[in-house]
Amino acid sequence: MISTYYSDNSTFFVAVDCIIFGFKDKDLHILLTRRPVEPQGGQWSLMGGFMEENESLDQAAEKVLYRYTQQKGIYMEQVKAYGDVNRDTGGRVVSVAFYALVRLEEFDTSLARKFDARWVKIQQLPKLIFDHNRMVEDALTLLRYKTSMQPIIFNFFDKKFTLPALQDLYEAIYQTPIDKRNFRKKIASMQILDKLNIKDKTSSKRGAHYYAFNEKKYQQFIREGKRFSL
Amino acid sequence: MISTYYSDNSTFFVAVDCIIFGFKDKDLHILLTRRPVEPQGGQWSLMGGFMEENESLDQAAEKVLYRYTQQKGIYMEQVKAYGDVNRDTGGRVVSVAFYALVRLEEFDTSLARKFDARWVKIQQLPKLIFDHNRMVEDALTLLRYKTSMQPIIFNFFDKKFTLPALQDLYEAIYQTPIDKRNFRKKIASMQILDKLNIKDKTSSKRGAHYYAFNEKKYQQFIREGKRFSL
DNA sequence: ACAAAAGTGTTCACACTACACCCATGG
DNA sequence: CCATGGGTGTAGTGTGAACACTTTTGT
Repeated sequence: MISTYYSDNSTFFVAVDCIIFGFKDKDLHILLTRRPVEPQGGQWSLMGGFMEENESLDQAAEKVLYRYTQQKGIYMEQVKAYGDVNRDTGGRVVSVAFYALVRLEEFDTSLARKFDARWVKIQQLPKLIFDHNRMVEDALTLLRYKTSMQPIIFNFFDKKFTLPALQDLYEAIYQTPIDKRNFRKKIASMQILDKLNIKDKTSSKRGAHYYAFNEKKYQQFIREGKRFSL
Repeated sequence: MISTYYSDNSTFFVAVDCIIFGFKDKDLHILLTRRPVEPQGGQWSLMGGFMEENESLDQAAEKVLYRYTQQKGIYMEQVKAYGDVNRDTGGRVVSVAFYALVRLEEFDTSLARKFDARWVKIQQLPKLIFDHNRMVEDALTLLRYKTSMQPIIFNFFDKKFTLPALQDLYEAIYQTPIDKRNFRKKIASMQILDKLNIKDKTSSKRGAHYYAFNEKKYQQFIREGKRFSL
């Protein structure tokens, strides 16, 4: 039996906005689109959508992510909720931001045309609608924290990656150069990667070894009371 | 002019739930209440309330905090939004959790009676309604992170505090003993506190010096590129 | 043979940890 | 005078930062 306590209260639109991060050309990128509807149609915007009756916030975010990337099993995390009264000039909307890490190697560029979307370097972000710039800032802060404490960075790659690429990615995320030897020493000390017997020859003549994250080794690492840190 | 794009979508109740932290008797406490309405009336619950048309999420949280503590200027921070379809058995409600740090020394105990509220030690949390236990866990994780990185812990006190009390508070938050000399060395090295000329004699015959957080010294500390860390 | 990126160790400074005794005071 | 909590320093260890040369190979 439902009390009237609930129905006396106001209701609101609830949206999700996704900060979709991808890594290419040695730079961190975000997927943006030209907003297709009024108000502020044509302005740069994050990928978003409204939550529906039968879905959770997480499911709404997954729906949006799948629509714009066609990738399943994307790493995703909530940033926070934004609820200023006038944040959305088109109506009273509470929006919950999520950031996601996608594998850009397998991104279908025809999707970009379909949704008028574009991968933009984080150093070159345009003015976005509403409070989306703030959302990106908050997502970046959280991404930096998380990638330094947990092995989520491998979600940017499709299973295998080279150490130079991994270092480039960290440098792109933190926007600061990292010493190559110290970086590799730290990685090696954790013993959570497998060195593969194949090389990536696309970026050098010598070729860089591919590595892969080993979940079992990582679990063992955690069991020993150690903590991921980069 | 409002597009139909918005009004085609569903709307939801939006609530805020507050994890109100306080420090007394060398332990971290949370303010809980017996839920006054169905469903699950009489069960332990966080302090919450619904967001209204004319207020932001933050304002809704401030409203709830003021209602139950009568304190202004409480330190408050959003934890995250909770939006599972069946998280609230009484209806479809998206709830945004906030944690707050209140000064328990000046807490009016008559408020507790008025709202059937009680300060409960975090080690002795009962089963709470809905997903409130999860909210508390998330809030604690965030509180631990924040107090280690930013000087927000002083919000537990009314301006002045003793070092033994500050250490007890850290030990309560992290649930682990801390070495007295190392703790004091770290505090002293930052030079962001003022040592006052008065002592707290309530917990020892010798008395412990009161200290106060000095915002200007802290700003200077930050300007020098240093970072708070405990 | 050379250009271009991959790969590899050591030293130093500083921060964190562990640890034990004297001090001040009220009763 | 003694019990109780407040207050103080040092030595050792581990972690992060700085730093330069050799290797591989396609052209």
